[in-house]
Amino acid sequence: MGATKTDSFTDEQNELATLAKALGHPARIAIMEYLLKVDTCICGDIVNELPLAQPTVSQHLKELKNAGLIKGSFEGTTICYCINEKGFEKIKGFFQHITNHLEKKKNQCC
Amino acid sequence: MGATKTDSFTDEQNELATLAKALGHPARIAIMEYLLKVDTCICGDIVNELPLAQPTVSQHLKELKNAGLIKGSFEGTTICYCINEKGFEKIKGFFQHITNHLEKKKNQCC
DNA sequence: TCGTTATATTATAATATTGCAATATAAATA
DNA sequence: TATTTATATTGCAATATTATAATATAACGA
Repeated sequence: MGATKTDSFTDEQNELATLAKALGHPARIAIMEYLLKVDTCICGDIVNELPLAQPTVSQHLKELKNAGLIKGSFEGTTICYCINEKGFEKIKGFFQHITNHLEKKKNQCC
Repeated sequence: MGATKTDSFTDEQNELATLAKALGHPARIAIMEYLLKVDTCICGDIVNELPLAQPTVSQHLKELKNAGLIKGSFEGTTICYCINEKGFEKIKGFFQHITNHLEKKKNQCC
């Protein structure tokens, strides 16, 4: 085998996993951090900020976009990428759920 | 090539990516959800809850443990797994940071 | 129109992940 | 001690990911 048994899990579980997986690479974390830092839609220069070749960066951007974590719109020759707020609702909710639970429980075991 | 260029990124970025990656599989999301649901240290039966063979589940548990998201302690023949609160601080902080930023900015671009 | 610039796509090699059968380990119990 | 039970490890095949060079596309300015 080798392929994830997607069909054996709920849509919700697969969706969360997809979001988390999209953040599961340092280059993609770096892209997200950069988009936050510049505090405005940036157009271009992500490639220059990363220690990776242009096609590799392009691929990482595509993955973040597919996962719904960023969005990009064309501005002539360049593309304006920024964080997609909607993409965070789901994954934020998951962490909120865990956080709430842990606080309520005060973690007495293990 | 094919290997992630870990050395080219900060420890912080690699750490966050490792945590996110650990959650980037539906089986591991399912395990986390189950650990939350049972509301107490469970001993055993994770294997029965998942549509995967025992060695596969064992491997996923190991990955979650390595990432610092769960912890396990021996209770005789069985092992008691539960969520590791500390492992969440980092990744929770990351999401909090993004959330704060987005709220401040009201997302006017793109 | 032609070259330049910004980005995406394709092809491919290297490496990592996923899943399971078979096997190992180690505590509990008969 | 032998057997059972719970979990881990190993080995391996199938598949996915990562990274790059080469190439394509498409808007802009000269």
